[in-house]
Amino acid sequence: MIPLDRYQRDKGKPTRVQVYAALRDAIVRGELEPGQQLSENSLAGRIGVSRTPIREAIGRLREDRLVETVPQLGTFVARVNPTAIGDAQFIRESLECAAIRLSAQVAKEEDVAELEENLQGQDRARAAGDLDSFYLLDDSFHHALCDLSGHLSVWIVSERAKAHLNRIRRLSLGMPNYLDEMISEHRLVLDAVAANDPDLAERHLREHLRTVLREVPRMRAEHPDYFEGP
Amino acid sequence: MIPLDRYQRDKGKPTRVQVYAALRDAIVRGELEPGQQLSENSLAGRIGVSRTPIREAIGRLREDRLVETVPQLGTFVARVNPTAIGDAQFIRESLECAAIRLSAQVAKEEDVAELEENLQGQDRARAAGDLDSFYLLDDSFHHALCDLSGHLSVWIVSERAKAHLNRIRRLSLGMPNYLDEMISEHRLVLDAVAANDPDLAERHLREHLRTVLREVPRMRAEHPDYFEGP
DNA sequence: CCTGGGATACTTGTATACTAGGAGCGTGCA
DNA sequence: TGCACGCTCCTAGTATACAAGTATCCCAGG
Repeated sequence: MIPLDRYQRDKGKPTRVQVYAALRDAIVRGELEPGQQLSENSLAGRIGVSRTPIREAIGRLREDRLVETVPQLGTFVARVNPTAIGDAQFIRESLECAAIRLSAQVAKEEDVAELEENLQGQDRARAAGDLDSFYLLDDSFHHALCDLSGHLSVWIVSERAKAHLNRIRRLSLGMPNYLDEMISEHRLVLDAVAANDPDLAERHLREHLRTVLREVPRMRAEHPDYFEGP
Repeated sequence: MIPLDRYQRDKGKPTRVQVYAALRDAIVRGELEPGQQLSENSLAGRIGVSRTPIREAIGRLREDRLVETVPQLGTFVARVNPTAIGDAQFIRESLECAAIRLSAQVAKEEDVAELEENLQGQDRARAAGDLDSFYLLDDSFHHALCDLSGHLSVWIVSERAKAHLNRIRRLSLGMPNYLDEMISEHRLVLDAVAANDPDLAERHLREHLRTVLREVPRMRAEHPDYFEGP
Protein backbone atom coordinates (compact mmCIF):
# COMPACT_ATOMS: atom_id res chain seq x y z
CA MET A 1 0.00 0.00 0.00
CA ILE A 2 2.84 2.36 0.77
CA PRO A 3 5.16 2.47 -2.23
CA LEU A 4 8.32 2.72 -0.20
CA ASP A 5 10.41 0.89 -2.74
CA ARG A 6 9.91 3.73 -5.15
CA TYR A 7 12.05 5.96 -2.95
CA GLN A 8 14.37 3.39 -1.51
CA ARG A 9 16.45 1.52 -4.03
CA ASP A 10 19.24 0.44 -1.73
CA LYS A 11 17.17 -1.96 0.34
CA GLY A 12 18.70 -0.79 3.60
CA LYS A 13 16.50 0.53 6.36
CA PRO A 14 14.55 3.47 5.02
CA THR A 15 15.37 6.91 6.42
CA ARG A 16 12.86 9.43 7.70
CA VAL A 17 13.16 11.30 4.39
CA GLN A 18 12.25 8.22 2.40
CA VAL A 19 9.36 7.48 4.73
CA TYR A 20 8.15 11.05 4.32
CA ALA A 21 8.39 10.95 0.53
CA ALA A 22 6.60 7.63 0.34
CA LEU A 23 3.77 8.67 2.64
CA ARG A 24 3.37 12.02 0.92
CA ASP A 25 3.20 10.36 -2.44
CA ALA A 26 0.71 7.80 -1.19
CA ILE A 27 -1.54 10.56 0.10
CA VAL A 28 -1.28 12.74 -3.01
CA ARG A 29 -1.94 9.76 -5.25
CA GLY A 30 -4.96 8.86 -3.19
CA GLU A 31 -3.67 5.46 -2.11
CA LEU A 32 -4.13 6.59 1.44
CA GLU A 33 -7.67 7.89 1.63
CA PRO A 34 -8.79 11.03 3.43
CA GLY A 35 -9.94 10.26 6.93
CA GLN A 36 -7.92 7.07 7.10
CA GLN A 37 -5.96 6.61 10.28
CA LEU A 38 -2.17 6.37 10.24
CA SER A 39 -0.89 4.53 13.26
CA GLU A 40 2.72 5.18 14.10
CA ASN A 41 3.05 1.72 15.55
CA SER A 42 1.62 -0.18 12.62
CA LEU A 43 3.56 1.94 10.13
CA ALA A 44 6.72 1.25 12.08
CA GLY A 45 6.00 -2.46 12.10
CA ARG A 46 5.09 -2.61 8.46
CA ILE A 47 8.07 -0.61 7.25
CA GLY A 48 10.49 -2.21 9.64
CA VAL A 49 11.84 0.74 11.61
CA SER A 50 11.04 2.11 15.02
CA ARG A 51 8.53 4.83 15.76
CA THR A 52 11.13 7.59 15.89
CA PRO A 53 11.75 8.04 12.14
CA ILE A 54 8.05 7.49 11.48
CA ARG A 55 7.22 10.32 13.89
CA GLU A 56 9.61 12.69 12.14
CA ALA A 57 8.06 11.88 8.78
CA ILE A 58 4.58 12.40 10.15
CA GLY A 59 5.70 15.69 11.66
CA ARG A 60 6.58 16.98 8.21
CA LEU A 61 3.30 15.75 6.78
CA ARG A 62 1.55 17.65 9.55
CA GLU A 63 3.32 20.84 8.53
CA ASP A 64 2.17 20.23 4.98
CA ARG A 65 -1.33 19.86 6.40
CA LEU A 66 -1.59 16.48 4.71
CA VAL A 67 -2.35 14.80 8.01
CA GLU A 68 -3.98 15.95 11.21
CA THR A 69 -3.14 14.51 14.56
CA VAL A 70 -5.22 14.58 17.68
CA PRO A 71 -3.05 13.98 20.73
CA GLN A 72 -3.62 10.67 22.46
CA LEU A 73 -6.08 9.69 19.78
CA GLY A 74 -4.54 9.30 16.38
CA THR A 75 -3.20 10.74 13.16
CA PHE A 76 -5.50 10.90 10.15
CA VAL A 77 -5.09 11.67 6.47
CA ALA A 78 -6.53 15.13 6.04
CA ARG A 79 -9.46 15.73 3.78
CA VAL A 80 -8.88 18.16 0.96
CA ASN A 81 -9.68 21.62 2.22
CA PRO A 82 -11.18 23.96 -0.39
CA THR A 83 -9.72 26.96 1.42
CA ALA A 84 -6.30 25.32 1.42
CA ILE A 85 -6.65 24.72 -2.31
CA GLY A 86 -7.43 28.36 -2.92
CA ASP A 87 -4.49 29.45 -0.84
CA ALA A 88 -2.17 26.95 -2.53
CA GLN A 89 -3.31 28.15 -5.92
CA PHE A 90 -2.65 31.73 -4.94
CA ILE A 91 0.83 30.89 -3.70
CA ARG A 92 1.65 28.75 -6.69
CA GLU A 93 0.44 31.37 -9.12
CA SER A 94 2.32 34.17 -7.39
CA LEU A 95 5.59 32.28 -7.25
CA GLU A 96 5.58 30.52 -10.59
CA CYS A 97 4.39 33.55 -12.52
CA ALA A 98 7.02 35.75 -10.93
CA ALA A 99 9.66 33.12 -11.64
CA ILE A 100 8.73 32.61 -15.25
CA ARG A 101 9.16 36.30 -15.93
CA LEU A 102 12.81 35.92 -15.02
CA SER A 103 13.06 32.58 -16.78
CA ALA A 104 11.73 34.00 -20.01
CA GLN A 105 14.35 36.72 -19.87
CA VAL A 106 17.30 34.39 -19.43
CA ALA A 107 16.21 31.23 -21.28
CA LYS A 108 18.86 29.96 -23.69
CA GLU A 109 18.37 27.68 -26.64
CA GLU A 110 19.60 24.63 -24.75
CA ASP A 111 17.14 25.27 -21.94
CA VAL A 112 14.32 25.44 -24.43
CA ALA A 113 15.56 22.27 -26.12
CA GLU A 114 15.43 20.41 -22.83
CA LEU A 115 11.90 21.60 -22.13
CA GLU A 116 10.96 20.67 -25.67
CA GLU A 117 12.13 17.15 -25.05
CA ASN A 118 10.05 16.99 -21.88
CA LEU A 119 7.02 18.19 -23.81
CA GLN A 120 7.43 15.45 -26.37
CA GLY A 121 7.64 13.01 -23.50
CA GLN A 122 4.29 14.32 -22.28
CA ASP A 123 2.88 13.63 -25.72
CA ARG A 124 4.15 10.06 -25.62
CA ALA A 125 2.75 9.55 -22.13
CA ARG A 126 -0.62 10.81 -23.30
CA ALA A 127 -0.55 8.48 -26.30
CA ALA A 128 0.30 5.58 -24.02
CA GLY A 129 -2.31 6.63 -21.49
CA ASP A 130 0.38 6.58 -18.81
CA LEU A 131 -0.95 9.01 -16.21
CA ASP A 132 1.88 8.38 -13.75
CA SER A 133 4.54 9.31 -16.28
CA PHE A 134 2.55 12.32 -17.38
CA TYR A 135 2.22 13.56 -13.84
CA LEU A 136 5.97 13.27 -13.29
CA LEU A 137 6.77 14.99 -16.59
CA ASP A 138 4.29 17.74 -15.83
CA ASP A 139 6.02 18.34 -12.53
CA SER A 140 9.46 18.33 -14.13
CA PHE A 141 8.26 20.80 -16.74
CA HIS A 142 7.09 23.33 -14.17
CA HIS A 143 10.10 22.61 -12.00
CA ALA A 144 12.54 23.28 -14.81
CA LEU A 145 10.74 26.45 -15.80
CA CYS A 146 10.92 27.60 -12.21
CA ASP A 147 14.60 26.80 -11.76
CA LEU A 148 15.52 28.73 -14.88
CA SER A 149 14.79 31.87 -12.88
CA GLY A 150 17.85 31.13 -10.80
CA HIS A 151 15.90 31.00 -7.53
CA LEU A 152 16.16 27.32 -6.81
CA SER A 153 14.43 27.41 -3.46
CA VAL A 154 11.26 28.80 -5.00
CA TRP A 155 10.30 25.38 -6.25
CA ILE A 156 10.95 23.82 -2.87
CA VAL A 157 8.71 26.31 -1.11
CA SER A 158 6.04 26.07 -3.78
CA GLU A 159 6.14 22.29 -3.75
CA ARG A 160 5.43 22.06 -0.06
CA ALA A 161 2.79 24.77 -0.11
CA LYS A 162 0.75 23.21 -2.87
CA ALA A 163 0.38 19.73 -1.43
CA HIS A 164 -3.39 20.00 -1.32
CA LEU A 165 -3.49 21.29 -4.85
CA ASN A 166 -1.44 18.34 -6.06
CA ARG A 167 -4.06 15.94 -4.78
CA ILE A 168 -6.55 17.60 -7.10
CA ARG A 169 -4.10 17.68 -9.96
CA ARG A 170 -3.54 13.97 -9.60
CA LEU A 171 -7.25 13.27 -9.53
CA SER A 172 -7.94 15.46 -12.54
CA LEU A 173 -5.66 13.60 -14.91
CA GLY A 174 -8.34 11.04 -15.60
CA MET A 175 -10.75 13.56 -17.09
CA PRO A 176 -11.29 13.22 -20.84
CA ASN A 177 -9.34 15.63 -23.05
CA TYR A 178 -7.62 17.00 -19.96
CA LEU A 179 -4.17 15.86 -21.05
CA ASP A 180 -4.60 17.42 -24.51
CA GLU A 181 -5.48 20.70 -22.90
CA MET A 182 -2.50 20.52 -20.56
CA ILE A 183 -0.07 19.80 -23.37
CA SER A 184 -1.30 22.53 -25.66
CA GLU A 185 -1.09 25.04 -22.81
CA HIS A 186 2.42 23.90 -21.99
CA ARG A 187 3.23 24.47 -25.64
CA LEU A 188 2.01 28.06 -25.48
CA VAL A 189 4.05 28.72 -22.35
CA LEU A 190 7.19 27.18 -23.77
CA ASP A 191 6.91 29.12 -27.02
CA ALA A 192 6.61 32.37 -25.11
CA VAL A 193 9.68 31.49 -23.05
CA ALA A 194 11.58 30.55 -26.19
CA ALA A 195 10.65 33.93 -27.62
CA ASN A 196 11.97 35.60 -24.45
CA ASP A 197 8.64 37.30 -23.90
CA PRO A 198 8.04 37.60 -20.13
CA ASP A 199 4.60 39.18 -20.39
CA LEU A 200 3.26 36.55 -22.75
CA ALA A 201 4.85 33.72 -20.79
CA GLU A 202 3.30 34.96 -17.57
CA ARG A 203 -0.11 35.35 -19.17
CA HIS A 204 -0.12 31.86 -20.65
CA LEU A 205 1.20 30.31 -17.46
CA ARG A 206 -1.41 32.02 -15.32
CA GLU A 207 -4.11 30.85 -17.67
CA HIS A 208 -2.68 27.34 -17.56
CA LEU A 209 -2.54 27.23 -13.78
CA ARG A 210 -6.16 28.29 -13.58
CA THR A 211 -7.19 25.47 -15.88
CA VAL A 212 -6.17 23.14 -13.08
CA LEU A 213 -8.23 25.06 -10.57
CA ARG A 214 -11.31 24.91 -12.75
CA GLU A 215 -11.41 21.15 -12.27
CA VAL A 216 -12.00 21.47 -8.55
CA PRO A 217 -15.81 21.58 -8.61
CA ARG A 218 -15.96 18.57 -10.90
CA MET A 219 -13.53 16.67 -8.69
CA ARG A 220 -15.60 17.58 -5.69
CA ALA A 221 -18.71 16.24 -7.34
CA GLU A 222 -16.99 12.99 -8.24
CA HIS A 223 -15.17 12.43 -4.96
CA PRO A 224 -17.26 14.12 -2.28
CA ASP A 225 -15.64 12.12 0.51
CA TYR A 226 -12.26 13.60 -0.39
CA PHE A 227 -13.31 17.06 0.65
CA GLU A 228 -14.07 18.66 3.92
CA GLY A 229 -16.30 21.41 5.14
CA PRO A 230 -18.59 23.69 3.21
CA MET B 1 20.54 32.96 26.47
CA ILE B 2 17.48 31.24 25.04
CA PRO B 3 14.44 33.39 25.80
CA LEU B 4 12.11 30.51 26.40
CA ASP B 5 10.00 32.40 28.91
CA ARG B 6 8.87 34.70 26.14
CA TYR B 7 6.93 31.85 24.57
CA GLN B 8 6.02 29.92 27.63
CA ARG B 9 3.97 31.76 30.18
CA ASP B 10 2.42 28.81 31.91
CA LYS B 11 5.66 27.56 33.47
CA GLY B 12 4.87 23.95 32.64
CA LYS B 13 7.30 21.90 30.63
CA PRO B 14 7.81 23.63 27.30
CA THR B 15 6.45 21.89 24.22
CA ARG B 16 8.35 21.27 21.00
CA VAL B 17 6.53 24.25 19.45
CA GLN B 18 7.67 26.57 22.19
CA VAL B 19 11.20 25.26 21.95
CA TYR B 20 11.12 25.83 18.19
CA ALA B 21 9.81 29.37 18.55
CA ALA B 22 12.35 30.25 21.19
CA LEU B 23 15.30 28.85 19.25
CA ARG B 24 14.17 30.45 16.02
CA ASP B 25 13.82 33.80 17.71
CA ALA B 26 17.21 33.46 19.35
CA ILE B 27 18.82 32.78 15.99
CA VAL B 28 17.02 35.56 14.14
CA ARG B 29 17.83 38.03 16.90
CA GLY B 30 21.45 37.02 16.76
CA GLU B 31 21.59 35.74 20.33
CA LEU B 32 22.74 32.44 18.94
CA GLU B 33 25.62 33.25 16.66
CA PRO B 34 26.26 31.71 13.27
CA GLY B 35 28.57 28.76 13.47
CA GLN B 36 27.74 28.13 17.10
CA GLN B 37 27.03 24.55 17.97
CA LEU B 38 23.65 23.47 19.29
CA SER B 39 23.97 20.29 21.28
CA GLU B 40 20.74 18.38 21.69
CA ASN B 41 21.93 17.07 25.01
CA SER B 42 22.91 20.39 26.52
CA LEU B 43 19.76 22.08 25.23
CA ALA B 44 17.68 19.32 26.73
CA GLY B 45 19.44 19.69 30.04
CA ARG B 46 19.23 23.47 30.06
CA ILE B 47 15.55 23.62 29.11
CA GLY B 48 14.56 20.71 31.27
CA VAL B 49 13.04 18.31 28.78
CA SER B 50 14.34 15.21 27.07
CA ARG B 51 16.04 15.10 23.72
CA THR B 52 12.90 14.09 21.86
CA PRO B 53 11.09 17.46 21.77
CA ILE B 54 14.42 19.19 21.21
CA ARG B 55 15.04 17.02 18.19
CA GLU B 56 11.65 17.85 16.72
CA ALA B 57 12.30 21.56 17.17
CA ILE B 58 15.72 21.26 15.57
CA GLY B 59 14.16 19.33 12.72
CA ARG B 60 11.95 22.29 11.90
CA LEU B 61 14.86 24.69 12.16
CA ARG B 62 16.72 22.50 9.71
CA GLU B 63 13.86 22.80 7.23
CA ASP B 64 14.04 26.55 7.65
CA ARG B 65 17.76 26.26 6.88
CA LEU B 66 18.49 28.10 10.10
CA VAL B 67 20.67 25.25 11.33
CA GLU B 68 22.75 22.65 9.61
CA THR B 69 23.41 19.27 11.06
CA VAL B 70 26.20 16.90 10.24
CA PRO B 71 25.30 13.37 11.30
CA GLN B 72 27.34 12.02 14.18
CA LEU B 73 29.05 15.38 14.54
CA GLY B 74 26.75 18.17 15.54
CA THR B 75 24.15 20.78 14.71
CA PHE B 76 25.30 24.33 14.02
CA VAL B 77 23.62 27.68 13.58
CA ALA B 78 23.75 28.37 9.86
CA ARG B 79 25.58 31.37 8.55
CA VAL B 80 23.50 33.79 6.54
CA ASN B 81 23.57 32.65 2.95
CA PRO B 82 23.48 35.50 0.39
CA THR B 83 21.81 33.21 -2.12
CA ALA B 84 19.19 32.28 0.45
CA ILE B 85 18.57 35.96 1.09
CA GLY B 86 18.04 36.60 -2.58
CA ASP B 87 15.65 33.69 -2.84
CA ALA B 88 13.79 34.73 0.29
CA GLN B 89 13.46 38.26 -1.03
CA PHE B 90 12.09 36.96 -4.31
CA ILE B 91 9.55 34.78 -2.53
CA ARG B 92 8.54 37.49 -0.11
CA GLU B 93 8.16 40.05 -2.86
CA SER B 94 6.14 37.70 -5.05
CA LEU B 95 3.78 36.70 -2.29
CA GLU B 96 3.31 39.98 -0.45
CA CYS B 97 2.93 42.02 -3.61
CA ALA B 98 0.36 39.63 -5.01
CA ALA B 99 -1.48 39.64 -1.70
CA ILE B 100 -1.55 43.39 -1.32
CA ARG B 101 -3.22 43.75 -4.68
CA LEU B 102 -6.16 41.82 -3.29
CA SER B 103 -5.92 43.59 0.04
CA ALA B 104 -6.10 46.98 -1.56
CA GLN B 105 -9.25 45.97 -3.37
CA VAL B 106 -11.09 44.78 -0.31
CA ALA B 107 -9.73 47.01 2.46
CA LYS B 108 -12.47 48.58 4.55
CA GLU B 109 -12.24 51.65 6.73
CA GLU B 110 -11.90 49.63 9.90
CA ASP B 111 -9.00 47.62 8.45
CA VAL B 112 -7.23 50.83 7.57
CA ALA B 113 -7.92 52.24 11.04
CA GLU B 114 -6.29 49.22 12.63
CA LEU B 115 -3.23 49.52 10.43
CA GLU B 116 -3.16 53.23 11.19
CA GLU B 117 -2.99 52.45 14.89
CA ASN B 118 -0.13 50.05 14.28
CA LEU B 119 1.70 52.74 12.32
CA GLN B 120 1.38 55.18 15.18
CA GLY B 121 2.77 52.50 17.44
CA GLN B 122 5.78 52.26 15.15
CA ASP B 123 6.24 55.99 15.55
CA ARG B 124 6.17 55.68 19.34
CA ALA B 125 8.64 52.79 19.24
CA ARG B 126 10.97 54.86 17.10
CA ALA B 127 10.71 57.80 19.50
CA ALA B 128 11.47 55.51 22.40
CA GLY B 129 14.29 53.81 20.54
CA ASP B 130 12.63 50.47 21.23
CA LEU B 131 13.90 48.28 18.41
CA ASP B 132 12.25 45.13 19.70
CA SER B 133 8.81 46.70 19.72
CA PHE B 134 9.40 48.20 16.32
CA TYR B 135 10.38 44.85 14.87
CA LEU B 136 7.23 43.25 16.23
CA LEU B 137 5.01 46.07 14.99
CA ASP B 138 6.69 45.95 11.60
CA ASP B 139 5.93 42.26 11.39
CA SER B 140 2.32 42.78 12.47
CA PHE B 141 1.91 45.50 9.87
CA HIS B 142 2.99 43.28 7.01
CA HIS B 143 1.12 40.35 8.48
CA ALA B 144 -2.14 42.28 8.69
CA LEU B 145 -1.72 43.61 5.17
CA CYS B 146 -1.18 40.08 3.96
CA ASP B 147 -4.14 38.61 5.80
CA LEU B 148 -6.47 41.22 4.37
CA SER B 149 -6.14 39.38 1.07
CA GLY B 150 -8.08 36.53 2.59
CA HIS B 151 -5.32 33.98 2.00
CA LEU B 152 -4.25 33.39 5.56
CA SER B 153 -1.71 30.69 4.81
CA VAL B 154 0.31 33.04 2.61
CA TRP B 155 1.83 34.66 5.65
CA ILE B 156 2.69 31.32 7.19
CA VAL B 157 4.52 30.18 4.07
CA SER B 158 6.22 33.53 3.62
CA GLU B 159 7.25 33.64 7.26
CA ARG B 160 9.04 30.32 7.09
CA ALA B 161 10.63 31.04 3.73
CA LYS B 162 12.15 34.36 4.76
CA ALA B 163 13.92 33.25 7.90
CA HIS B 164 17.30 34.26 6.52
CA LEU B 165 15.97 37.59 5.43
CA ASN B 166 14.61 38.28 8.90
CA ARG B 167 18.07 37.95 10.36
CA ILE B 168 19.16 40.82 8.15
CA ARG B 169 16.06 42.83 8.92
CA ARG B 170 16.73 42.48 12.60
CA LEU B 171 20.34 43.55 12.19
CA SER B 172 19.44 46.53 10.04
CA LEU B 173 17.20 48.21 12.58
CA GLY B 174 20.20 49.79 14.26
CA MET B 175 21.19 51.82 11.21
CA PRO B 176 20.68 55.57 11.55
CA ASN B 177 17.54 56.98 9.91
CA TYR B 178 16.50 53.46 8.98
CA LEU B 179 13.37 53.53 11.12
CA ASP B 180 12.28 56.88 9.67
CA GLU B 181 12.60 55.45 6.20
CA MET B 182 10.63 52.35 7.15
CA ILE B 183 7.81 54.35 8.67
CA SER B 184 7.44 56.77 5.79
CA GLU B 185 7.37 53.87 3.34
CA HIS B 186 4.75 52.10 5.44
CA ARG B 187 2.77 55.31 5.27
CA LEU B 188 2.87 55.34 1.49
CA VAL B 189 1.74 51.73 1.31
CA LEU B 190 -1.07 52.23 3.79
CA ASP B 191 -2.35 55.32 2.00
CA ALA B 192 -2.47 53.44 -1.28
CA VAL B 193 -4.38 50.62 0.37
CA ALA B 194 -6.76 53.10 1.97
CA ALA B 195 -7.33 54.57 -1.48
CA ASN B 196 -8.09 51.08 -2.80
CA ASP B 197 -5.40 51.44 -5.44
CA PRO B 198 -3.83 48.01 -6.08
CA ASP B 199 -1.24 49.21 -8.58
CA LEU B 200 0.05 51.97 -6.36
CA ALA B 201 0.02 49.78 -3.29
CA GLU B 202 2.02 47.09 -5.04
CA ARG B 203 4.53 49.60 -6.37
CA HIS B 204 5.12 51.19 -2.98
CA LEU B 205 5.32 47.83 -1.24
CA ARG B 206 7.82 46.46 -3.74
CA GLU B 207 9.92 49.56 -3.33
CA HIS B 208 9.70 49.22 0.45
CA LEU B 209 10.71 45.57 0.44
CA ARG B 210 13.74 46.39 -1.66
CA THR B 211 14.83 49.01 0.83
CA VAL B 212 15.41 46.17 3.23
CA LEU B 213 17.46 44.27 0.69
CA ARG B 214 19.65 47.28 0.02
CA GLU B 215 21.01 47.04 3.56
CA VAL B 216 22.55 43.64 2.93
CA PRO B 217 25.96 44.82 1.69
CA ARG B 218 26.30 47.18 4.62
CA MET B 219 25.32 44.44 7.06
CA ARG B 220 27.82 42.14 5.44
CA ALA B 221 30.56 44.70 5.87
CA GLU B 222 29.68 45.20 9.54
CA HIS B 223 29.15 41.55 10.45
CA PRO B 224 31.36 39.55 8.10
CA ASP B 225 31.29 36.49 10.36
CA TYR B 226 27.52 36.28 9.99
CA PHE B 227 27.77 35.44 6.32
CA GLU B 228 28.95 32.46 4.42
CA GLY B 229 30.66 31.93 1.13
CA PRO B 230 30.88 34.42 -1.67
C1' DC C 1 -34.40 -3.18 26.27
C1' DC C 2 -31.68 0.52 27.63
C1' DT C 3 -28.14 2.76 30.30
C1' DG C 4 -23.99 3.33 33.12
C1' DG C 5 -19.49 1.94 34.65
C1' DG C 6 -15.19 -0.18 34.31
C1' DA C 7 -11.64 -2.95 32.16
C1' DT C 8 -9.03 -2.92 28.10
C1' DA C 9 -6.69 -1.97 24.11
C1' DC C 10 -5.41 1.29 21.46
C1' DT C 11 -3.39 6.21 20.49
C1' DT C 12 0.33 10.04 20.74
C1' DG C 13 3.85 12.31 23.74
C1' DT C 14 7.97 11.94 26.40
C1' DA C 15 12.03 10.00 28.49
C1' DT C 16 15.77 6.99 28.33
C1' DA C 17 18.99 3.39 26.67
C1' DC C 18 21.73 1.92 23.01
C1' DT C 19 24.43 2.23 18.43
C1' DA C 20 27.63 3.99 15.10
C1' DG C 21 30.81 7.17 13.77
C1' DG C 22 33.79 11.40 13.77
C1' DA C 23 37.22 14.76 16.34
C1' DG C 24 40.77 15.60 19.12
C1' DC C 25 44.25 14.61 22.12
C1' DG C 26 47.80 11.97 24.10
C1' DT C 27 51.18 8.55 23.86
C1' DG C 28 54.49 5.71 21.82
C1' DC C 29 57.49 4.65 18.22
C1' DA C 30 60.63 5.87 14.41
C1' DT D 1 61.35 16.05 16.69
C1' DG D 2 57.65 14.46 14.11
C1' DC D 3 54.37 11.33 12.70
C1' DA D 4 51.02 7.71 13.41
C1' DC D 5 48.18 4.99 15.93
C1' DG D 6 44.71 4.40 19.32
C1' DC D 7 41.84 5.72 23.08
C1' DT D 8 38.24 8.53 24.82
C1' DC D 9 34.55 11.65 24.57
C1' DC D 10 30.96 13.64 22.21
C1' DT D 11 27.70 13.72 18.54
C1' DA D 12 23.28 12.49 16.07
C1' DG D 13 20.38 8.49 14.88
C1' DT D 14 17.61 4.79 16.40
C1' DA D 15 15.13 1.70 19.35
C1' DT D 16 12.60 0.94 23.32
C1' DA D 17 10.26 1.83 27.73
C1' DC D 18 7.03 4.59 30.20
C1' DA D 19 3.18 7.99 30.84
C1' DA D 20 -1.24 9.97 29.95
C1' DG D 21 -5.47 10.15 27.61
C1' DT D 22 -9.49 8.33 24.68
C1' DA D 23 -12.73 5.15 22.35
C1' DT D 24 -14.80 0.76 22.64
C1' DC D 25 -16.73 -3.24 24.23
C1' DC D 26 -18.85 -5.97 27.58
C1' DC D 27 -21.43 -6.79 31.47
C1' DA D 28 -24.31 -5.57 35.38
C1' DG D 29 -28.35 -3.36 36.95
C1' DG D 30 -32.63 -0.95 36.54
